[in-house]
Parts: sequence; C-alpha cells; structure tokens
Amino acid sequence: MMQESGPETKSNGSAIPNGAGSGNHLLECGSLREGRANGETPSGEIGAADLAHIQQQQALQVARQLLLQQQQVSGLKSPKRNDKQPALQVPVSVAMMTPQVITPQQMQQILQQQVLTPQQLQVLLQQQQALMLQQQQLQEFYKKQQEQLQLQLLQQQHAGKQPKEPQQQQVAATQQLAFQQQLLQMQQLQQQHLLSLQRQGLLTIQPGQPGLPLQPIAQGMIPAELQQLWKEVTSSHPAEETPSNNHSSLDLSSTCVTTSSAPSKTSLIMNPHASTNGQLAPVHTPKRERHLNNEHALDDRSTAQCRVQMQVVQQLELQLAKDKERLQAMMTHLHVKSTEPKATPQPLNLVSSVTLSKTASEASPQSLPHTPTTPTTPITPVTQGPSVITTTSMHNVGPIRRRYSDKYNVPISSADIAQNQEFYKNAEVRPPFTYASLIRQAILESPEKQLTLNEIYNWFTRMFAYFRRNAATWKNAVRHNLSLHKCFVRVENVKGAVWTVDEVEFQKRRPQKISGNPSLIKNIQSSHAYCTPLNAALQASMAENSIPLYTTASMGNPTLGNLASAMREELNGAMEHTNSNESDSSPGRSPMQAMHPVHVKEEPLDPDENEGPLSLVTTANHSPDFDHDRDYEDEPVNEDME
DNA sequence: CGCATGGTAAACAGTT
DNA sequence: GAACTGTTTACCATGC
Repeated sequence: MMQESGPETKSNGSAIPNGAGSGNHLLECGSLREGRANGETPSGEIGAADLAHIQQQQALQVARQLLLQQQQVSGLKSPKRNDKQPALQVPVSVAMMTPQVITPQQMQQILQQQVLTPQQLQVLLQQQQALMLQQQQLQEFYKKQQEQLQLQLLQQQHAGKQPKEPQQQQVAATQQLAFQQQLLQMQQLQQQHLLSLQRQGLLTIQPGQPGLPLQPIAQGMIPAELQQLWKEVTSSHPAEETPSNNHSSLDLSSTCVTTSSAPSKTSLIMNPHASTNGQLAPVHTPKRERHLNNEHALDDRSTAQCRVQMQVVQQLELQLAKDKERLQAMMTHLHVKSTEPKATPQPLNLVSSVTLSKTASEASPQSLPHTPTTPTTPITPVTQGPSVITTTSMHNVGPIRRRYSDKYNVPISSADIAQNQEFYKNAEVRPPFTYASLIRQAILESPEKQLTLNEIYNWFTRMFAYFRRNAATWKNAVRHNLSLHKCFVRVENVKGAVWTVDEVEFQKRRPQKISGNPSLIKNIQSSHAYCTPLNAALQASMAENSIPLYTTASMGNPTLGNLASAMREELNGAMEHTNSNESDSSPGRSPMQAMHPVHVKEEPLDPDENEGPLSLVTTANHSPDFDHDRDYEDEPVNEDME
C-alpha cells in the first residue's frame, strides 16, 4: 500500500547525484568568503564632507534601503553581519557574483513546482542570507570607494582648477569598463553554474525550448541594480577617479577570475529562481531600467543577455503554465471519463496512481534522483484513463488489456514523452505500450541495436518502475513476445545470443491492427497535429534525440530520445500505413534498419542458420558499455510483494 | 460472432 | 539439479 517507489527510486541507476552538490555549494561559499576576506578597501578616511559626497551617500542609502526592503520582503532576518564573517570587505568580484535574491513569489513557485527538496531549500535560504550579506558588503565597498573618490576629487580641486573634464571622463569610462567586465564575468560564471546545476538536477531547462541557450537565465534585475548603483555613484560625481581606484577595482576583477569557480556556486543556486520569476526584472525596476537604457546603455552583451534571459524566463513560465494546464485538464478528464463503460475496474486508481507518484516525490525528499523534470503524472499516452492502473490494482483486478486505439487518442510531444519517461521510471504505473514495443525500444536504444535477454530485462526494470515487481510474469511475457513476434530476431553471439529487431517486420506488423478502421485513422490524423505521417514522425523523433537537455544528459540517459521515438512510432503505427506505407520503412533511425539483412523469424527460407544476422553479430558483440543494466538485478524480492 | 491482437500462464526442451 | 533461455500452446480480454 505504501508506495515502495521510494526506495526503488532511490536505487535507480540513472540517479543524478545531486544530493551532495547543494551542500558543497554552501561549503564552498563559506570557504570562499573566508579566503577572499583580504583587502580592506583603500581608505575609510573621509576628509572634508562636501556636498557631493553627501549626495553620494544619499544615493547609496537609497540603494541600501532597497536591498533591505528585499530582505524584509523575503522574510529573512536581515543577516546583518552575522555568522559568516564579521566585517570583511568582500571584493567586488565576489560580491557581485551573488546579487540574486529570491523573492517570496519565486520561492513559492519553486515550492509549487516541487523541484527542490527541503534540504535544497534550506541551502538556498542559507545562501540567500549569504547573498544579502555580500550585497551589504558590496554597498560598503562602493561607499568607501566613493568616499575615496570624493577625497581625491577634493585634492584635485584644491590642487588647481584644471581642465579635468576629459580626463575625468576617461577615468570614469575606465572604471565603468572594469565594472562591466565584472558583470560579464559574473554572467559567465552564472552560465557555468547553470550548467553544473543542470547536471545536478537542480535546474531543468524544459525541452520545450530546445533552441534557447540555457545561459543567462539568472541575470535577474540585480545586476541592473548594481549598474544603477554604479550610475548613481558615478553620475552624482561624474568622474573623480584616480588611478588608484581604478587599480583597486581592476585587481578585484582579476581576483574574480581566479576564484571563478567558487563564487559561481554562490550565484548559481539562485539563478533558477530568478528565472522562475523573470518578469520581476522589468517590473521591479522599470525606472532604473529606463534610466539605464537611456543614458547608460550597458555593454551590448549584457543587455543582449538580459533580453535573452527574459525571453527564456518567459518561455519557461509559458511552458510551466501549459504543463499545469494540461495536468489540470488531464485530471478533470480522468474524472469525467472514469464512467466509461467497460474501462477501468477501479477508476479511482487512476487518481491514486497519480497522487501516489506525486506524493512519492514529495514525501521522499531524500530521494534526489527525482530530477526537476520528474513529472507528477504521465502526460502522454496515458491520457486515456483506463490504462493507468496502479500495480496494486493490477494485483487485485488481474491482467489489464489495452488496445492500441487507446493510444491513438493521445497526442504526443517529445517533452511529454520525456516527462512520461520519468514518470514511469518512478511511478509503478503500467506503461501503455505493448511488450513488443518496449522490447523493440530496449533493443533500439542499445548502442549496437541488440540486447541479450537479460539486458532487456534490465532495461525494463530500469525504465519502468512497474516492472520491478512480478518479474516472473513479465519476464515470461517478454520471452513469449520475443519468440512469438517475427520482428524479433535472435542472433547467436560469441558470448551467447542477442536479440535484434527487424524493423521491417515490426512496421509491417502494426498496420493490421487498425486496418479495419480507417475512420479511426482519419480521425486521429485530423485531430492531432502530432500524429504526422510516418516520415515526419520519424524525423521528429530523430530531432528529439538532439534535444539539448537530453543530449547533454544523454551520456547518462541516452534512452529518452529513443524511447520517445519508439513511443511515437507506436502511436503513429497506424498512420504510417495510410500515408506513406512504409515505403521506406527504414527510417534511417539506425544503421541497423538501413541494412536490415535480418531475417524474419518464421520466414520459410531459413529461420536459423542464415547469415543475415551474422553481419550484425560482428558489429555487435562488443558492447559491454551497457553497464547500467546492472541497476536492477533481478530481485526475487520483487517477485511477489504480497 | 468471428477475427486479430495482446497479456498471462504454463509446459517443455536446451543450455549454462 | 537449478537456473536461465527459448519455444510453444492454451486461455482469456479487448477492440473492431
């Protein structure tokens, strides 16, 4: 009854080791800060407090108040100069790495998305505090810097009213250049950080925007704020800069470079949040932005990145909204359709299964393998209520029978499939695909397009939580299918036998299924844009294999794209018949199909001893790299939980 | 109702 | 001999 997907999920081989990551961030942040706690800013001495100085102070004060407001709003005790280190002067480079602050709304969104575990949230909070501290320190730094500027200005003025305009401008420009350099560095670091974050599963770029760069997600408005601060500082006093000041800032920036990896971690975590609430950027500081744009166009790259980021954020939000909508629709749909005549013996199980997976991901924060992509519910093929049945219901009710027609009603997008993949990985929901399809997929995903029986088993258990129990039953079914279907070809190998797929046979096989129901086909085609002709579908599936997110992850999880394609094919199986026959059923998905010398199992010719497969054998054979098969050694324990 | 398809169970033989 | 692999048959459910 208790969902045991928890432990199983944890044991999932493809787990992303992001658990320790967050902790490390914190550590590194701390250590970094300590390490960096060196330079006192030039001089705290303030000579004569002239009017300009006061103005600067006021400007700084405004900025500081703004930051304090943020702190208060975010419900965090203003860290003052608490814990970390008392009164250190944090180099600009470091302080600037971490301007992002999570607003309550952002936090809310994060929570809603169930993306982060409590531990991660805690880390975030702590880092948030650290960020604020650093922001304050940044303020301090600028304050002192300004003071020194004032001092020097006074000195200059006293020295003599010289034509200083050009010189001052030049100096100011230099200063700003340094500033912008720092910004750029920060951005780069954030990008790096985003990447690592992604790898750790803390951040996910939805596959919906494959084209978008994942880089500048984080450049919230805070950098702009810093810019503004800078502006205020410099505008009130156009340019009283001295070489020494320049020098200091440049040094700091260089420091930033050397310590890039560490500080980036600090800002990193924040990025996703900033991204989740991207609209805050323009909204939050409209005036500043205008100011900024009018007078002080940022570095082109910075602004461009800013824009890109905003777009990314918006797209992400859009995607999120869409997904939520879809989920909602699904839920309601399930409830409505649950009255379907024969269908589900226990329609409620549909809901329970969904909630199960959801709660599972919620309730097991320690099971970090839940990546942000982890869906809470299958989006694609399962939309038809009846086919979603929990394992328990399976046990109670007995075998479920699915028809392909069920699947025909469902549009599939690559994102959906990928998400569903995650879903089936973690939720013990029976995948709405036939054994034959799954077997085929398993084989096609393998590097050599061939698998041993045991490897097929492992693929099943790895990819579907459902197949982590009742091994005897489904393994028997797998064997049964392998033997039964012509499309599966057994190839003798040096180390045993492997199974391959005869794509031609596989394609041939399916059209029959609905051959008698052209109306259905038509209906499908008309109603679902996703269900494109075979070629298009295949192309799409090919494209899916290069979805940015999953290609990066493809090292560890090469299956998503292929699985998606296979599922899609299964769904499109009928269509291909109507449209383009399988004129060229060798979709070019794999070299295998290109040559498909495979012999059909029951072919009258020579079932066994032909040479066709041998060519495969030669290419095959050496693929011990399928190590993740080991993930789910058959555990007889799972055989029968009851 | 018959047929096709798919899932499950089981018997059986061969191999490791 | 046990376990695994592979084949085959039977039965049932479902959809058309």
